[in-house]
Amino acid sequence: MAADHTRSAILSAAERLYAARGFADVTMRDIVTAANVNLSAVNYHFGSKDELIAELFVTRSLVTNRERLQELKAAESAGDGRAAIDDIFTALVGPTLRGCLGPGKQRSDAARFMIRASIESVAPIRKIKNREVDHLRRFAAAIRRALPDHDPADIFWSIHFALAMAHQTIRDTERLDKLSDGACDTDDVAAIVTRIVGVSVLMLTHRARPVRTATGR
Amino acid sequence: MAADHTRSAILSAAERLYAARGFADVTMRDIVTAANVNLSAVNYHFGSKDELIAELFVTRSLVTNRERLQELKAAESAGDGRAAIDDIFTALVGPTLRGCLGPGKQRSDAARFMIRASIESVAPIRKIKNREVDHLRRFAAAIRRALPDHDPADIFWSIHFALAMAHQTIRDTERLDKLSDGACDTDDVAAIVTRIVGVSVLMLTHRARPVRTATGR
DNA sequence: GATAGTTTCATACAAGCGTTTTAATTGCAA
DNA sequence: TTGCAATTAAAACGCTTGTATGAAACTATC
Repeated sequence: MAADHTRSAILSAAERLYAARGFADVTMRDIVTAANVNLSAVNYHFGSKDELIAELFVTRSLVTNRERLQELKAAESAGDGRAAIDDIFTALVGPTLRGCLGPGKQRSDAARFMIRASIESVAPIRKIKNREVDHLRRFAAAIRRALPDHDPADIFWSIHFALAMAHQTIRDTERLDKLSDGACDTDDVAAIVTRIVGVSVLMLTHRARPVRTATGR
Repeated sequence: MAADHTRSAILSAAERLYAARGFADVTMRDIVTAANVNLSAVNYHFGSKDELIAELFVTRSLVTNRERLQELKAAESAGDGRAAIDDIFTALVGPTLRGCLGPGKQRSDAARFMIRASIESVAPIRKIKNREVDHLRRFAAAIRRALPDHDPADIFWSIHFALAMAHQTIRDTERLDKLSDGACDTDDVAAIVTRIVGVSVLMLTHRARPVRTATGR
């Protein structure tokens, strides 16, 4: 009864380790050591390593998607059924970014775990991941309502790129820190969200004309 | 002498497998089977698995960086020392995108391998990867020459995001294909390059004002 | 407080990994 | 051909992996 302490200890230890080091590097012995439980506990409570990963992924998917949809719905009701594009993109990339980045750089293992899962496509996850497309469709629909005359392809591309920028920023701020020598503040999450949202909106509201700026002096 | 056939067979087989399935999933036995050589050949010719990966990565890094710098220099000399921003970004993301995508979806294992390496940061690669920052600095400098009055941080962010969009597009076109139901042509590499370059230029040439478009009906 | 049902534990297992070892084979110079 | 080094081959090594086993320690119900 009260003894599912082991279960949750495994879950949180596994999530933390997977988020930090990826699926490939983390063994079951690493997990049970970190969770201070016996080796057999994983198999007893979850069946197998893959089922543990799957359970983590499913749980976190639901949480993340719920957060995003909540923000989206709030934006839509605030806009009387038609959300502002900024708010739509903020609802899309905000939750994950806020969950992963920040001064502590480690606020939520959950969000970091989801990024890992989206990268190291391991077998038990691949099957589940198709649902994400359905989830993203709702954001595409919301944007289409906000910009009815737009080419749908542009809208899909903007979602694709917004997620790309968010994920890359979560995954590797180190390169940007080094490259910019600190000029880019990768701790200011709100500014990062604003920046990514700004770019995403920009690429939708400006037609992609073949610009040719500042050719030679 | 002429017997380095084995060596190159291993190299190309390893590159192809790593590019397709990642470092974690590919074993040495997979490699030697694909290369039709004996298991010991890898250790004999390269010393260890890590050294094989490192050699692949170093070789391909040099090639990729050379391609990008060639395009950059060509753009700079065409612009009389100051390249057009479009051309700078094209030099940055073009070679990798062209190498990875295309109708065959498998044109170059080399480029795909580099994407893998940039994601699954494995031990032997991590040490070498710091050089990439120096390489990217040259593009930052080129952009600063093209836009002397710009905030350097914006320039670094634009490079960061341009690479993010390119890598994500290479890594996972499947989700976009499904989401857009084919409306986004992920085979038209030239259009993708143009699109990414366009967005990158856009975010530099438009100040990131706090846009609030289409709020409400 | 004995008993049935869970949960933990130590241990063992088979399979797969990268690497090593040792012998056989090859290619070429003398 | 003979001799010698370079290469390939076959087998086994030690180690780690995920999983399975059966006994021990709990927990709750009667």
